[in-house]
Amino acid sequence: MTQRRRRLLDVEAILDAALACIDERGRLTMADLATRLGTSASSIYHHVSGRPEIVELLRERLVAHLEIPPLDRSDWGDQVVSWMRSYRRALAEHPNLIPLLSEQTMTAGSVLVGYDRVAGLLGTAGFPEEQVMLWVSVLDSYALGAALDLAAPDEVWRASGGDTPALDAALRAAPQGRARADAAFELGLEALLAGMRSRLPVGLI
Amino acid sequence: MTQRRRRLLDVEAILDAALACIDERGRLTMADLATRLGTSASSIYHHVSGRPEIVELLRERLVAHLEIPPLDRSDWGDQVVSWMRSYRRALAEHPNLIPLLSEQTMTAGSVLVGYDRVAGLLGTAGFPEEQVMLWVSVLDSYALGAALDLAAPDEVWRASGGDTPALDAALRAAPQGRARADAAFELGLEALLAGMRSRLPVGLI
DNA sequence: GTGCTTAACCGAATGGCGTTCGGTTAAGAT
DNA sequence: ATCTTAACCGAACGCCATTCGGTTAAGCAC
Repeated sequence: MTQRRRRLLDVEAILDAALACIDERGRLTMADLATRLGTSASSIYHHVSGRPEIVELLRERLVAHLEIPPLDRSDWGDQVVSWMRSYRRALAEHPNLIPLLSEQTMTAGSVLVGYDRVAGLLGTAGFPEEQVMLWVSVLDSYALGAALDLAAPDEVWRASGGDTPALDAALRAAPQGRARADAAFELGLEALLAGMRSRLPVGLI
Repeated sequence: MTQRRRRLLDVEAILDAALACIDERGRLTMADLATRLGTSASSIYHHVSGRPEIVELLRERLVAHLEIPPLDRSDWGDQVVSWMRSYRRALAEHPNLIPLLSEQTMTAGSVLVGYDRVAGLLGTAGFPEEQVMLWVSVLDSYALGAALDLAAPDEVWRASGGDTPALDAALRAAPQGRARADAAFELGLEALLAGMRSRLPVGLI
């Protein structure tokens, strides 16, 4: 049996296979991962410390592809919106990854860089210093909630049989599934930013 | 050994003990639950179908105590805000429960009643029929994201050592821990509602 | 080449978990 | 006094991540 010995595995290959696991089966088990890699589960531990680290590395890989606001002279709101959109777009490519990311607090420092840029944007836009972190939290909450909405099956909002007439009517009138999640995200994002702009101290752009 | 045979367990006692597990240890295991109840784990299955049902019943218990908008003549926005606040307040009493609720899609119909009331409010407030469900989704996303923010440990936003200066400054200027989460929730909720009001077709209250 | 070191790998075992199953006890009806 | 049956229990089962003791072969020194 014994194939090549050197370099059968490396971290990148493990992450690729892990993402394939998650996308196809909706979950990540070491046994499944090992099968895809053509190795045994225990071999994986020579390259990563364990399952949590794999998830954390996937988070880093995800944010690495994000459009980070360039801190140029364009409107701060537009930049925040494009950052939120790119964040959500990246999550939407792997919806099954979202629950794994949310059940584990982030430890990778590189993830914070995007938040730093947003904090900078809001500070120079004129928000009071003591509010900047609060707005960052608000944007983070909305992005995370919208991501979970994206990952949740659509039947969550199933009709309950005459018990909830207004909700049922609203469900029928709105787009279904992914289109609904997309439209809701855009609508809420616009509203949130309109609200933020209206709370900006007067005299600023 | 053999104590009383009849009625050592019932569903309410199981839920009380489960909540105690979650509040004290941050997680729910059948073995821990059984120990608290003075029984064996297998006995629990005579009263509930399994762990998922316990979590679902806890969700029902949580929403049962919620202030549901009374559909009176007061401002729709105020009613939505008070509903969002009561939702979050209920979650804040048991932050460790939040991850358990979010890792499992809701099946209890009673949970949808609150959403039905909100859908009714938004419809009569004048939002286009095809938008009502989208706004409900937006509010749900924000409430869920804010809840997860509440459950996350504060070190998530820890300083990364000079790598993120704007974020670090914002962190220092803002309140810490629970106070930050509370203030951010209120700020974002106000902004979201301001944005919603501004998108309401003109000519309406 | 021969022998040494060592990274990479594997199978088997460990421990924790939710859940199931076969049997036992005793409460309540007849 | 007997029967029925809900409630309970211990011992298993299956799935999971992780650990451990060994084995293989690549790379290097000579």
